[in-house]
Order: sequence, then C-alpha cells, then structure tokens
Amino acid sequence: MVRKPTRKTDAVEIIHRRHYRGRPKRLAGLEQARVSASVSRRIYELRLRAGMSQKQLARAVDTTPSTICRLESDDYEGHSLSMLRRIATALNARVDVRFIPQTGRPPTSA
Amino acid sequence: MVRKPTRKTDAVEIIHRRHYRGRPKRLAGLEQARVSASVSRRIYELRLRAGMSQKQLARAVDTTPSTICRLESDDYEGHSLSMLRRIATALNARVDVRFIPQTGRPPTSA
DNA sequence: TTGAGAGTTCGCAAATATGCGAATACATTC
DNA sequence: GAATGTATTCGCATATTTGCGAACTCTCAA
Repeated sequence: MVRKPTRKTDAVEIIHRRHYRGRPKRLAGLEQARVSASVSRRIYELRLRAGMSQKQLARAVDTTPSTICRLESDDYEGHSLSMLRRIATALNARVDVRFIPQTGRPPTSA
Repeated sequence: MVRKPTRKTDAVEIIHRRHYRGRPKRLAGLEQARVSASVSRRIYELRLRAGMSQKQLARAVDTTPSTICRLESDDYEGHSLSMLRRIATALNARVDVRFIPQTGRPPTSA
C-alpha cells in the first residue's frame, strides 16, 4: 500500500497519530489516494480506522502479516470474497458487493 | 439459484416475460428472496435484468454454463473478485465492494 | 550503534476457485 | 412421445489464492 495518508475525519486522525506521529515518510502520499478506492485501499483504510497494525489484523483474521500486506497491495487484484468477509468480521463490519450499471441511473449517493 | 421471481420494475417485467412467460414453476419463489441479497443472487438478478440465459452469459464471460450455474448457487460462497468483475464487465456494469460497519452509521440508502 | 516495531517482497506448499464436459431434470413445443 | 432450450450436478484437471517463513527496508528510541 506504500503508506497511506488520511486527513479525513477526526476519528481517522486520532488513529493515524497513533501510528504515524512523527513519521514523515508515512505522511507523504497523504492528500492523494482518496479517489477511486480499490479494494486493497479499502482494506487498508478499514484496518487503520480500527487502529490496528498488519500484524494485529493478521492475528484477528488468523493469517500472517505478509498475507495482509499482499491483500493491501495496490496492484493486487486477486481478492476472494471469503477473505474479505474474514477481514470484515475481524473488524466488526460486513462486506457489501453490488453491481452498478455503467450507464443509466446515477451512482449510489454515499 | 432454484429459479427466481421478479415483479420489480417494468424493465425487469419485460425481460422476465421473455423467459418466464407461461412457466409456472419459475414464477414460484417470486415474492421471497428480495431480502438479504447474496452475491449469488445478485449475479442471477443482474443476468436476468440483461435478459440473458446462463449459456449466453457464459459466452460473454468466456466460460461455461455450469460455471455460471455454480456462481449463482445460493449456497456457493467461493466467489472471487476477478470473476465478479468479468461478469460485471460482460453485463455492462462495475463491481463495488465496501465494508459496512456493524454498529454506528446507518446503512447506505439504496 | 543497537534494538524493536511496522511494512514489504520472495519462494514454495497447501487450499480453493475456475474450466469444462457429461449426465440429469424440467418446461415448452411439435 | 420426441425434440429443444434452460438449469443443475458431478468429477477432474488446471489455475489462482492463501499460508507461512525468511530476509530486507525504514522509523523511532535507547
């Protein structure tokens, strides 16, 4: 995921300070990356929101840090729904998958 | 997917008539199954909405009808995002995956 | 400098999804 | 009944993801 910034809501801020305080390199890519959220990025954001390290999430999901890292890699496209569900469960969330028509009705608000 | 009903929008109606006209068994489970949409069901609905048979979709996705059938099976949980993307593309849509917090903010409207 | 924590990348074994044909069932039409 | 179109299930080969450790970078703190 090449370090990600936040600057979103206050909650995110707080958690971020917990892991990024005084770590310039990590605050680098900040502003960008809010657009076109890939699944990888969403996993990353969900994890940070929970204030967990890859290692912690790995334990919660019953896998290893390297696997979590792979799943958060921006160029990784091989996600399975079962893994997404495992992650969601560990982070007290649920996975929602939907097909959005390319043309026609406007995209879902939020 | 054990046959599914529709009775939703007019567009769906039209397409359904195309495949279900005079086929009682298929109109059986109708009313139900609108709730708790599984990924399998969403694939099924998307396909019907496009007015395609499993065979047709299989061709469009470059696979076989049996595979499509498996993906639409209600008890199938092994979906991959790559396959969902292939299906979405074939049906002129895109896949959106999101993690929804179990507690906290209300669910996304539509 | 040394040590610890977080993240990344590599390689390979193991688990799982896909690819695909064949056989089966059901409904419609002839 | 026979033929056609659609959907389902089974089995197996192939492809892909996950599981996992090792080695490496970078940052912060003694």
